[in-house]
Amino acid sequence: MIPKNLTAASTKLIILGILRQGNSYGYLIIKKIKELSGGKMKYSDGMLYPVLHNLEKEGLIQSEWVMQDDARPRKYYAITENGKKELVAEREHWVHVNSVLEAIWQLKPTK
Amino acid sequence: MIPKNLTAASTKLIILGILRQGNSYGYLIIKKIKELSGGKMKYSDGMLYPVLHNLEKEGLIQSEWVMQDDARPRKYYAITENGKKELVAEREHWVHVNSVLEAIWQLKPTK
DNA sequence: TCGTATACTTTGGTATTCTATGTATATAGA
DNA sequence: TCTATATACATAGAATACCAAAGTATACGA
Repeated sequence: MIPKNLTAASTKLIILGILRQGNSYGYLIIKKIKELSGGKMKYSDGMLYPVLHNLEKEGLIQSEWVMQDDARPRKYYAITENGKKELVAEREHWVHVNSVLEAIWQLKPTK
Repeated sequence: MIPKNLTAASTKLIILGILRQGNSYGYLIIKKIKELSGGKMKYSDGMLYPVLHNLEKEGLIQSEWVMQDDARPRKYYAITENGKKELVAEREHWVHVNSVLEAIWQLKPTK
């Protein structure tokens, strides 16, 4: 299992990335992440929903209740323009840190 | 500047990675990270030293005071066998999360 | 009717983070 | 001589983030 701090650091990026592809709702996002990561990243609902609320408060995503005929309503989230910008910026940060790590891993151990 | 949570999530990996290359001490590690990241990642000393203490408590690194002729003593850190194993494991986690993000970024936005 | 899957919410204790502050020394430059 | 800057390490405690746990609600299959 992926450690918590790494999960936490990638949450925003993952949610915004998924919503960039199309609107979705909490429960489905959790399943999507589990699927994409081959089961190695698992978000509990108690972990994900507060993050969604927070992203909405920041104006990066927008929610809308959608009624279902045969089930309870779902709260669909959509990425906003600001959210898209934020995604680009955060992605750059991630890629940068990744390249620093790659550089370190290239270093030969001196012995 | 790289956000804090991302910095935090990569700290362990970065420190262990640098020490794998050869022994070093706090002050130099801070400078090394700044250099490797082109100035985008900056650790304050107050941020780094507690992490070093913590890694030592976990047995991933080992410290030794080294006297200097013309300056104050330095506390050199070396990576332990456990530290090397941990580095490999953590690296796998990072690479895995990175691949999940890459997969998400590949997705075409449906519109 | 019981278990499971779906679906969202919130509280509050715990853990983590990191700012601010302190200690100490050497050297360059004004 | 005084000051600033670089070197070098340490820690208290305030602030923040995290997330497990518990709660609410509905549908459906066994």
